[in-house]
Amino acid sequence: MYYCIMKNELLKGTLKTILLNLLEKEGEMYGYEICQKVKDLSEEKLLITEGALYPTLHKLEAEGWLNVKKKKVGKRTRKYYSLSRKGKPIAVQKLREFQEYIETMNLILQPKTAKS
Amino acid sequence: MYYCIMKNELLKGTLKTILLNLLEKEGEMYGYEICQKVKDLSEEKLLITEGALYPTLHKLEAEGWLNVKKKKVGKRTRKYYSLSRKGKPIAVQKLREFQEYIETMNLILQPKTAKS
DNA sequence: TTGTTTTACATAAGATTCTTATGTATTATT
DNA sequence: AATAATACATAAGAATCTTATGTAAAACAA
Repeated sequence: MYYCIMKNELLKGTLKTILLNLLEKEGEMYGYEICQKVKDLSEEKLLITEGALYPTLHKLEAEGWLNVKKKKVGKRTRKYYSLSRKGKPIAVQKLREFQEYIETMNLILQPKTAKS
Repeated sequence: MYYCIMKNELLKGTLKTILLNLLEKEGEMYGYEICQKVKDLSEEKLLITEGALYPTLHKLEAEGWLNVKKKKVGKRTRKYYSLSRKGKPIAVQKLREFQEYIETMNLILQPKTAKS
């Protein structure tokens, strides 16, 4: 079981963006694998909790943005998720919205005198 | 009354950061003025709702991060907020956390092959 | 001068999203 | 043999926002 180490009010709203874009890059992943991948990519800084992950995957599936394929591994069943045809443009859109939000935040937060 | 035009799951978690850092730059502001300023700075892209703003200002005040000063303007009373001594390092910290979160998101989201 | 818009505060109900806690069961490691 | 890691799931609670509503003064337009 995972806990978030970034005090993450900030994760709110970005989890779907992360999941959709990760699946876009990686192709096919199962839930537990996604947790690990995010942990690795983020250098242990972002730890997605299962309580956030699984319900969100189910929602994305219900929206028709993900395809699911069950695979038996021994006696255990993994659920592999991938972007659906319908989900692909959503992944792009979510990423764009995130980038726009950062730009907007910069407009508000950046000191008037600084150039960064 | 305001509505958010950015479909803002993304505002979640960043409002306090915005308020603290805006007050740090501007010195003293009242609620309604903050809404206008954010609207202007963001080029109409981020419209803070009063239902989000006022309770959040009250929370920041309750934490001891803001000072409040009431001013009569005609028969109306404005509440001017400013960063308290205790609030100043929090503003800096929130900004740093936000920047770190963006860096972490970039680690997760950026395509392996691209350089941007 | 009368009606509408803007200014300026406030709070409550509802939706959404996350954390924390708990549960089940298999597989790997010590 | 016991513990940790893998792999799924859901429910209670906390936090944060949207939407709706309320009050009232000041400014503006018809």
